[in-house]
Amino acid sequence: MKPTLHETIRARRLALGLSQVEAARRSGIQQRQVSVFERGADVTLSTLLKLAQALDVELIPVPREDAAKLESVLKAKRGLAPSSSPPSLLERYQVPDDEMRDGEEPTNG
Amino acid sequence: MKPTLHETIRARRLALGLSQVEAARRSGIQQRQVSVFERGADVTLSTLLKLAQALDVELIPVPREDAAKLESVLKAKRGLAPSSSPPSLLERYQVPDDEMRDGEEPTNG
DNA sequence: TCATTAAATGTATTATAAGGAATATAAACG
DNA sequence: CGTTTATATTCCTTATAATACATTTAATGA
Repeated sequence: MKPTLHETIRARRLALGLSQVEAARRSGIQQRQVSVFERGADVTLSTLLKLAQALDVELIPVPREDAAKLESVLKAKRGLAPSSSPPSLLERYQVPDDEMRDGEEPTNG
Repeated sequence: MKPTLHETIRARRLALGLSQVEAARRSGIQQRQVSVFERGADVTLSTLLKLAQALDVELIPVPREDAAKLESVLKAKRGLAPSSSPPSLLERYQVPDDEMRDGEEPTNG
């Protein structure tokens, strides 16, 4: 199914390796707004545009009859960036050149 | 220069031959909101999405590095429909299936 | 001129997004 | 365990978007 706007924005933020705090700082909105928007709350267009700009995302209005074609172009591009497994916090925000862990093991303790 | 979101939306509404009242009716928002948005006022995302949906417009979030490519695709499509001269009110909102425009017949109706 | 239609604006009220700052929750890791 | 980091949430206040009309402005054409 097609991802919602806020899902895409969140994915973009994570792809850039930014925390909500950092995204908020760059866009000039509150971290709270980043959080609630990403969870689906309503925000003003100005707030959304500030956030989008901070994430280098454009909001392109496309007539429905053209949307399919553009989506296919985008999908091809997305295919180049495989991000299937959700990375851990440190994987997101740090670049560990020591070792990479794939697979989650809830071995707390 | 790149048109703003509200300019594009307005152009789309006119291209569909819809009045603000009709666009408002279809989207469930007020005519006033259509007007103020098209003039650049801030609106909530939900309001924008309702209006966009009524106009069969999708809002596609695109990473800036991909935007140029998509814009060129869109530009090619737009080139097919050159509507440079602003039509009159009747041209917009009526469909002259009859050729009564040429004949100056003072017909009562 | 007058009537009609579309669009812009006025006003009062209500709803809610945003600001500001703090705290709570949760995950990851030593 | 405790610490750290990111995210979600709480409280209160303020700003403003949305509603529900009504009215004005402007263009168009009979």
